[in-house]
Amino acid sequence: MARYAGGMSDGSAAGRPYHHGDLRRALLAAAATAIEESGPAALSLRDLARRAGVSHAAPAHHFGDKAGLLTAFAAEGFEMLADTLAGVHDRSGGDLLELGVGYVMFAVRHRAHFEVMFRPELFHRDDAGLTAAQQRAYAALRAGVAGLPAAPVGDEAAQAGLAAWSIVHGFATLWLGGALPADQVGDDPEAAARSVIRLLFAQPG
Amino acid sequence: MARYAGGMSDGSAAGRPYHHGDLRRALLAAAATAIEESGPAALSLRDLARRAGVSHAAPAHHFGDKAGLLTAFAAEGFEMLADTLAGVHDRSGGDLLELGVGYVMFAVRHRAHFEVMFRPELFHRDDAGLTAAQQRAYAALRAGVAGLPAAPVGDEAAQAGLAAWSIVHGFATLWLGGALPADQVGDDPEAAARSVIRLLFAQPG
DNA sequence: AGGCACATCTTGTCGATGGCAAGATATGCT
DNA sequence: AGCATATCTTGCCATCGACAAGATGTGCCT
Repeated sequence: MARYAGGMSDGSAAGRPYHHGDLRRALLAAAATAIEESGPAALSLRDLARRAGVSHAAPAHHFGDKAGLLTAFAAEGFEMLADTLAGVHDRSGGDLLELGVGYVMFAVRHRAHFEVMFRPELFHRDDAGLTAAQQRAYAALRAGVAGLPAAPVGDEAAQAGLAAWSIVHGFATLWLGGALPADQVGDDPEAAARSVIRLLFAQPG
Repeated sequence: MARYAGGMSDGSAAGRPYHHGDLRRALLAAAATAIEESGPAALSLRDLARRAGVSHAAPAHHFGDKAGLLTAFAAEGFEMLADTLAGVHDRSGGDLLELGVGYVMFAVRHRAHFEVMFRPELFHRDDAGLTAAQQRAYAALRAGVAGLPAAPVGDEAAQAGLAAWSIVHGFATLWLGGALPADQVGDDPEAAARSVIRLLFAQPG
């Protein structure tokens, strides 16, 4: 639905037809850029509207309010995370270490999404599309833990999963926040993440 | 300096003298409450001023701007974290597991501070008081890693420290965000944190 | 082809916010 | 006693989020 039907394709504000054509997608893309620049707290609907070349009230039609836009943005992030983790799972044969590295790299490459996804005060927690996307992502995480070589069972498995999630989430968060001292981690997040995560899995049983 | 000198002590706005007496402290305390209620993004200087019973422009005198207030708030948080970790270190004889649990419990008990401390886009990263407090807290963390039973050296020690920091920071962040499924972790953050962190230290050498 | 229901977008407005400027009031030092 | 200064207030402006009302395009139905 809502395909772009205008004849002018240069994208300038002046030549744009009355209907944008894909405003919803354009606003989400603009949100990613804006959040990468200044963080989610500084996000402004009017700024997104300006970036998309529409009036200040246009976003409200698609998302209701600011929290609604961030709800869609977070849902998009969880979908992307689920896809990323599923891809890693397939390519690596279910290696949990690679899944963890994939989690960290998702956070680094899609910083804006990651920073919104785990800040529930910014969006509508009970949105149906959001919770569905969250379930997909969490299922992908659990699938990784289920494939552990040591194959822990019951509570052990649950706690191993929590530990794995915690270490990759913590590393990603600290990296994004610039909290990690540069002289200890260098500038390659993938290598740094891999050597840190490996420590969790270097255990006896 | 700036001691409270008024004769009326009921604290009501009407009976309050022209000078508040300890407005800086009162605003930081109000910030903690407000952030606990709605998160740092929704923080409003005018709301803090109302909570403290002063005019809307009073906060600017003490903190310059909103980021200045959050800078002081983050610095206060790092001081508190340093004190907390130092206390745990003394009481537990340098047990790294207990230090990790202390880190998580600090985040849970001082949620507002913790949520600001690792969001550098909210404050002035290069403030002298802030960086000094950060150094104190990071030193307390390193002191814990230095006391590891396995006593790793060089890069090993640095990576063990990063892994420990990552797992406790990640667990704390996920807990605060409500991301952890309730049926897996229960409602006691200390017990849940301890059993998760233990997995990192249950390694051969 | 004509026309109508609807989705999409615009303009205008309101209350709230952050930041600045100028003035009022208390404090402390000499 | 008096003055410099710290502290706080009032007033103002640009911006923001949200809402209401109107304009414009799309697609379906006859």
